[in-house]
Amino acid sequence: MTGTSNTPASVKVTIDAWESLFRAQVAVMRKVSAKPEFHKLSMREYDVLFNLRICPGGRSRLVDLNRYLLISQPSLSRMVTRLEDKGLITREADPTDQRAMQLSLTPRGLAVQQEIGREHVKHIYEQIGTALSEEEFLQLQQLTSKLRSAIK
Amino acid sequence: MTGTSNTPASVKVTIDAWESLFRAQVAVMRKVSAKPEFHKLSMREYDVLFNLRICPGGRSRLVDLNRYLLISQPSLSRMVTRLEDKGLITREADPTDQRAMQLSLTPRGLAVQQEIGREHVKHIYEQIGTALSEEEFLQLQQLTSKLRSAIK
DNA sequence: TGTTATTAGATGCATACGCATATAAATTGG
DNA sequence: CCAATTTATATGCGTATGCATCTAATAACA
Repeated sequence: MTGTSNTPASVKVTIDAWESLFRAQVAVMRKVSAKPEFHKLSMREYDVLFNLRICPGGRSRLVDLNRYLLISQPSLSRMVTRLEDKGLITREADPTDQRAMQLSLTPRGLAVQQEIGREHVKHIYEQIGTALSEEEFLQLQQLTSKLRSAIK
Repeated sequence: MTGTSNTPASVKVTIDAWESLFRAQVAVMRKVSAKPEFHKLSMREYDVLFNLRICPGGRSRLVDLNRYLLISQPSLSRMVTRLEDKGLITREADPTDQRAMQLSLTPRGLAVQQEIGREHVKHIYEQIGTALSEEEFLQLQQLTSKLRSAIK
């Protein structure tokens, strides 16, 4: 529970927090996107594998996966084709909906995701691990979770 | 001062916070990038105008501006050309460094930035204004500022 | 100072991207 | 239960992107 009663915040405080969050995200990503793990796969491609792995059952329809990504649906469709060609993802017909495709990681896709993930975690930790105390990271996690869950 | 003594945080707590922040950012951006203000200019282009406006003196060299963006240097170079063609930015020789170009907003560039900015702020506020209390937004701002300033 | 290394920006090229739209299947509602 | 609408994915097409590299200017240093 983050539990505080919510009178809506002022525009200024809201926007200042958002801009600060956004800029922090950019600063971290700039550093981390240059790391060697993203030479095998782009960050956007890694993000697809990551989101697919954490899906319930490790499977997802294209459109559902797309909700977690900033990329457009047609771009995702083509990216999935490329990842399929690389043997990292499979596209199977959904028995319950003839229009839909069930995506899932191949064993190699999972392995690649985990390998890149390990490196990525290491580099994120190198970048920010000492920036905040444990309690502060916990607070940050709670605030951003709450923020995210409030989005319609 | 956010003032807490910093024993380095555990990997888990750090990464959980980072992932949560990242996902919150994606969720907000997904909503907000669909808004009509980004039909005139893409979000990346707007971000260039925004960052140029808040530069000290409203001017910046290409490479310095680039540090605040996720886009690559060649892409920024070409984007600047396009924004120049649209009359929103000027590229002037830097008297102190013959290699460099000083970028700045034209009056129209400033006007466009401010117009899009106003809409953008409104939509961000609509999305997240009631998600957290005023104190929580303040905390979030402080934590993310501290996070950002810690990045080498 | 002359040579080398570094830095700023631009450009060629292959490719990934977004938008508009097509196709085909599912849902709605008369 | 059929026509109209909506939903899921794919594709055509023009453009923006990133990587590698180029040129030109500055910095480093021997």
